[in-house]
Amino acid sequence: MAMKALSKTKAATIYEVAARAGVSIATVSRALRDSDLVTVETRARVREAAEALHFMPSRAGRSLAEGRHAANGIVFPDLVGPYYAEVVLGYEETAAEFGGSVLILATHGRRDAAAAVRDLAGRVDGMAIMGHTVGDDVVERLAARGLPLVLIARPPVAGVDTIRTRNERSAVELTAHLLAHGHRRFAFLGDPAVSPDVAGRYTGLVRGLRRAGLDVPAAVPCDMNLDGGQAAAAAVLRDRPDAIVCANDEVALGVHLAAEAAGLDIPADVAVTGWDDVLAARFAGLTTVRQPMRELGSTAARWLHERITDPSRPERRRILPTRLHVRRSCGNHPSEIGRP
Amino acid sequence: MAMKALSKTKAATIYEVAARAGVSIATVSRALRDSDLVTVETRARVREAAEALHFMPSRAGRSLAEGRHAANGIVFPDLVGPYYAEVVLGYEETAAEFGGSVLILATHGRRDAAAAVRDLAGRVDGMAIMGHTVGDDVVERLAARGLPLVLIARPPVAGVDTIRTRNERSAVELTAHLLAHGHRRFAFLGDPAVSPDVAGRYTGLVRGLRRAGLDVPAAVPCDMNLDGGQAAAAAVLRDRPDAIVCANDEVALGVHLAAEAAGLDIPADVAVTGWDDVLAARFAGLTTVRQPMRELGSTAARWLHERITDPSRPERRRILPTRLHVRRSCGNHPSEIGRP
DNA sequence: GTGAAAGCGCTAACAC
DNA sequence: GTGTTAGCGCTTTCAC
Repeated sequence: MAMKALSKTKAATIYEVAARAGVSIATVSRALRDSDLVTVETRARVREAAEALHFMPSRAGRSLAEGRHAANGIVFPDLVGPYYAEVVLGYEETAAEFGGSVLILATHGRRDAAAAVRDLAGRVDGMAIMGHTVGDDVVERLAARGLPLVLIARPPVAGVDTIRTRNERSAVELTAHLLAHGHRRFAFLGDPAVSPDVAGRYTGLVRGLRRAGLDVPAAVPCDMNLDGGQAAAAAVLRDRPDAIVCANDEVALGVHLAAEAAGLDIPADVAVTGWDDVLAARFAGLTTVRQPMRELGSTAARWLHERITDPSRPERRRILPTRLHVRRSCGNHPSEIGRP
Repeated sequence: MAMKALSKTKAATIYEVAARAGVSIATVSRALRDSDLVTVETRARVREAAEALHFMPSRAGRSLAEGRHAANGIVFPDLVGPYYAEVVLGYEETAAEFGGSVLILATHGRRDAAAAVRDLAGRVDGMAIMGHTVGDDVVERLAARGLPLVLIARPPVAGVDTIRTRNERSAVELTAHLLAHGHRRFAFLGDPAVSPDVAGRYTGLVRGLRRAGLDVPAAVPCDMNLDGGQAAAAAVLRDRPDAIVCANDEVALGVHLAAEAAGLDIPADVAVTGWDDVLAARFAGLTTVRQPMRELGSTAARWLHERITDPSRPERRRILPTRLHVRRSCGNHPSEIGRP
């Protein structure tokens, strides 16, 4: 049981503070927000009363009166793996600088995601929407309602700011690198339907291969995690491709495990590449593509703030550059151990 | 600029919906929440009007009227590394099941964290507070105000629910394992002052060493990331300890890198252990302690919900078990490659 | 079954 | 400088 029997001082209102300080609620409101329309003494008296009553202004009351929430939201599919976490982190950090609270909403592929997003929309001054979470129809509705929006890692919608990282072109580059290693028979692990990012990566691979006059493999859909990669690899490895391009690092690491289990050497028997450059990629010697995830989030937060401040500003689109990190897994190089 | 010139339908209110549907606002309110006090026809008419107007109820209005926010918060130091992300994920997932939105607040070691937490407190029906974010005084104030609270990974405060993972005892176990390998001279990397978890781990090491009648090393403070570990390792390795116990995996992996750079073999020249079992630990062959992070978050969310529902329920405390994952880095074993 | 009206806690004119 | 008062958008008695 409650050991010290907390004195549950049921949330005091501005009226009680006013009464205790012997002033009006208007004065309390002013004093607590350091308006210089209030005497220093009164301010002190009010502050004291508020303190004594553990007063905490109700955000709902304020929001209603001010017509704003001082909060914004971010919608993402999930928080598994470092990718989304990093983006959210960058977002929170920057949003906090602008004095806004952050509401998060993970859709987890639920199909009632639209409803959840709508609900979220009612509590924020604006929000960022990532990747494959809700359809364009939802985005358009929100935009039509006048809610400031920023899209992250998904195809643009007319009139809405969008920020992405370079997928297709980076995948073409990656493909070129693999071709230079002499690889000719490719496989792709990941479901283009599951996220715009994956789709872009697959498209890039296809372009790179076509350009070289090579066969284009069908994408092998799989869960975007270690198990997904491992499971899908079993079948794919049977075809003995030269190189397996994976939609992200977790999948690639799953392939890594599967190959190991099958007694295959990477990269001698099969090359493997990932995407994201998670910490494990470095230790697994995985060749991968690094994208500025933190910056993605923080830019989104900044843009959103700017749009909330000035709703009439012109629409913006930006694609952030990525960087290929070549390690051991793509083919033989001089020793790369410990390379960042 | 806006291509399709979005018709910025400034957020409609319940009054406009009522007018359009030819009913009172009370009826709209009822209809939209599927009250059976409203005819099916009226309900349809209202729904139609709401649809047409892109009506989205204002959460502030609702919250004020209902006296609740239908949201709760979680406060954590940071989101870097998988640990906090996993906890937050588990939290969000479970909180969403109970129909609550989730507000996140990363304190980033800011010293105005208390103010931010206080502000957060005004927007939620309850919140979870993790580790080293704000002092007990803040927690006590919130509790006194009657705000439902759950503490995660930090020492209990009277009258407040607390959930943690086993640190000290697991560290004793880990130490025993290292002793069994024959290691005698230890080092500890991590700052006990920086988080209750780290403190517990260090205490466990100390206990294990004392019990064996061995020298107890001072903790070497370092940032809880790869760079921190790498930087601190430089000096520590010079003393040639048999084993370096690290406060988390990132630090351990940093040591890994430093050892490699110094031409030292792990575990032949020095054993290294981490904590958390991040994905990279597996690929680096790092011996570590796994804790149920997701469960930590989801339990917190559930407890919080239960406390909000029934504020008078007795205080609860729980310590979740951990599991030692023995891999290569702690000393010679039969091959452990690919072992989960 | 539906409407009128009284708040919920706060901010911001507008008085004094 | 401080008080009065009218909302902000919604839910919820209480009448009808």
